[in-house]
Amino acid sequence: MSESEFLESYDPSDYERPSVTVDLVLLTVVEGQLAVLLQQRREHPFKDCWALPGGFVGIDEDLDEAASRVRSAKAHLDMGYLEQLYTFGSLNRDPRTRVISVAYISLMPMLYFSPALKHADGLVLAELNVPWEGETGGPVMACSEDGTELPLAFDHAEILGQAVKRLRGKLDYTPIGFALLDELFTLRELQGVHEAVLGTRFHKPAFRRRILDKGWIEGTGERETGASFRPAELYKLKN
Amino acid sequence: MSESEFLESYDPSDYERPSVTVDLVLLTVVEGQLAVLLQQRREHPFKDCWALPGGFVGIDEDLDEAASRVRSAKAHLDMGYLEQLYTFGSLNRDPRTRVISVAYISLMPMLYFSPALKHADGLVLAELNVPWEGETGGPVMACSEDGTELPLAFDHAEILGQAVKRLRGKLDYTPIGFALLDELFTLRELQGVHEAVLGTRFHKPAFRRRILDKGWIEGTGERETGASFRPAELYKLKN
DNA sequence: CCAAAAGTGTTTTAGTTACACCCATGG
DNA sequence: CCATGGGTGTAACTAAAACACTTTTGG
Repeated sequence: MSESEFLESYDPSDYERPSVTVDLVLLTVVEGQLAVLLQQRREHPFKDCWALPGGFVGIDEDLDEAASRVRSAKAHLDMGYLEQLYTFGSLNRDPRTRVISVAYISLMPMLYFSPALKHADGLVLAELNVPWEGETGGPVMACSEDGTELPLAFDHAEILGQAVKRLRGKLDYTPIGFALLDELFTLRELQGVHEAVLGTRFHKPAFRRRILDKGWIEGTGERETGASFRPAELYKLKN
Repeated sequence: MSESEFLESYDPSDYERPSVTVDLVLLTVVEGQLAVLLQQRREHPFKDCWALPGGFVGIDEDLDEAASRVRSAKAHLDMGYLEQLYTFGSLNRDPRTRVISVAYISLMPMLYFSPALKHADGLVLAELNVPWEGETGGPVMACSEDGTELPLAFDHAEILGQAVKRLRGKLDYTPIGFALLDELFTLRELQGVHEAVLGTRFHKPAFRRRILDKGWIEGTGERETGASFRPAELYKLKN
């Protein structure tokens, strides 16, 4: 019996199959720093550690749907950018059983997080510390408001690291960064997002022109309010 | 019962689970063109169509192992670069049952393909036609030697498109292209690989210097043989 | 010597960075 | 009118592209 005949006659119910889950890396920028939504575990394994929100993939929903559903159910968030990151399938990533997890990145402005944090069943928006180390970044560290490190469950530190790496890589050749801003934003806010994601500082005039030359954004003529200095123009993404 | 308690008490055997497979995009460059290894299907669905080599992920092997095993078993290839591409999980991508497929890219020089094509149980090295259209590429088309289009099974045209897109995107900021060459190569051969992958033509002196400035390769002092003109120096990847 | 492709030096261009400066607002 | 950050013009630098050219081999 050839391999292809085997595949045809294969009855999936005969074989033990791995479970498939989605894990979400929900990122935003708060006070000039990258932050990620984490949930504290109440049970073993990794009791009291912090985990990315996740859930099983239903037999009747595709992967993107599952990610979106889990985002609503676990994090009470219905909006924002969503993109598949990578699939993690090491044998012992979950000590209970074989679990293959499709990780997703979700980006949104801080504004959207308010309802999620009100429900707050063990949810926390943790500051992310990722040393620069040439764009790939070193080991990630998630910290609570008081600066203490939050221990991460499973292989979620690795997932987080890959997420930051992906975000950094795409930031200046795709418009992905705008998903972290409100619809209207100033150039200073945009620069702040880039600096938070990349962990670097930019020269203001250079950044300004580099961004404008890409042709992604346009000025609205409106100005920000409430500043005690010259108000900046509000920009928006074209189209 | 909270969502997290549910997750804890979840017995995976209670629920219907999707099958998980790996699909391989085995790419090489032959006569200045990208080519992919395809296998003709003998059974329904998509009988007589051409498919990427693939297979189920065992409960006791991680994803990379599964990809490597399938590459050996289906394509008789034990060497070459291997990288996870993307996970495809649409509901009806396989009409028989719910299948989530983790796609992998594998790159190797044409040389390695000889044993695979000797076994030749329905295996074919198909030329790939991907219009340029600004680096993302348009719809892919796989062609046999005589130029006729090969119909692709399942969502494999989409997978192939994503593979080419990934390869194009990484080609000039990572050393991924060298996986398509023998250990020793001339700058002309390297240029040929870049032109085949990107579907463009380069100016020879510009390409030469751009590559050398990256510092990835070094000359060996050796020269190619058998040319009826000035033999080019053989280079190799550093480290 | 000729054809063919390897390989080099010089100029042009474009894109990014750095520096200096002016502008608009609240207090 | 002063402090603060928004915004603009110009020059310097660097990396890529284009062009013209010399070199080395087989026949």
